Amino acid sequence: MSKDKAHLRASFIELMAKSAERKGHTPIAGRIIGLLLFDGQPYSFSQLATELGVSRGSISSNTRHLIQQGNIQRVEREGDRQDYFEISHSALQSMLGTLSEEMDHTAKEVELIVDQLEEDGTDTKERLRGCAVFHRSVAEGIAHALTRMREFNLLGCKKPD
Amino acid sequence: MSKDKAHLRASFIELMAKSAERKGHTPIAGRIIGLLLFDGQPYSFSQLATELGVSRGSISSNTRHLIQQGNIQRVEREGDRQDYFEISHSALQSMLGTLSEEMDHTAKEVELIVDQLEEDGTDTKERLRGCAVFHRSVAEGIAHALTRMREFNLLGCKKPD
DNA sequence: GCGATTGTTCATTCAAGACTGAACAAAGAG
DNA sequence: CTCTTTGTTCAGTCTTGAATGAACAATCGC
Repeated sequence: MSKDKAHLRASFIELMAKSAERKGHTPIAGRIIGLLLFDGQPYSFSQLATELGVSRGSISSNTRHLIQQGNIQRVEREGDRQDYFEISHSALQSMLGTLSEEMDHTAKEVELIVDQLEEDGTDTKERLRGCAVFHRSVAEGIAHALTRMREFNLLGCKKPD
Repeated sequence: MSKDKAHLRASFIELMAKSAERKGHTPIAGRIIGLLLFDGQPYSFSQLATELGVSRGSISSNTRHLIQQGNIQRVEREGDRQDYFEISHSALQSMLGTLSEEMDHTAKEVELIVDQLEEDGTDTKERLRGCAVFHRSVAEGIAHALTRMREFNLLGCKKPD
């Protein structure tokens, strides 16, 4: 790898780290995504630890989390009992999915409160209902865009997962 | 205010605090939004501090931040030199706007890296380009939905700001 | 069996940043 | 002018949770 490319790779990985942090994830999770996305090849558990210079404990918890929300996936290699990880085909979409779920969750909580509020002449209930509707709309909007994206990928893309 | 409503109000304020935290804002910023949104009336600088039980320093920095991104706005009261704040009509939309800007920012940074990458036989550049396009699409999608919302509000709503 | 390797768990450490509160400037009120 | 009120600033404190690393169970090779 050229020195230039190595530098760009480091930049990209750090960018993903910061982006992840802003979305409420850990920097290490972002770096794992960045590394796998940039290189486009599977990395073993230990390789991730050494390559990123972090503890195996961190790799363990972060990969578990990333797998759980579909950002990366485990791949097996014959004659090797190590775990290998690769970027999921729908890694970026999965991040959006998490966002949608969060909005949906907030919507549900607000709706719960709205249901318990009794009409008392004030327009509190109306305002909060607007708040709930807003969150639900955004959640559904993202979910909708997401399915559209997936359909597009299935039709136009080469990898069928 | 009924005891029940007071309890629901506290729940809602705490919900907004947590929601704000997940979005990378401070809990206090969320509580200010929650309080103003629930009660639907302006609060003075000092009232905010005492009502939420936080320091005036926190109110100062948080209100500045919230005004800057259009979540709340200053209102004046004749014969009172205190600052009053009320929830902005487009508070919720503003939050989405921030999200869109963040995605746009990330898109720009990825594009910058992509531009510096030279073709070298690998498909790194292609993958990163996909990453950039994704972020840009989401940013534009949100921005688009936002303008649609604003138009709808202008047409169908009572408050013209 | 034994040692090496792999991944998980959890108590501890550490750092980022939220929050405080004292000091401050500005602007009435008296 | 002096005292009060109002909002800002910033150095210091405190809290949260990310990261570590030692201990552990499981599995492999020998």
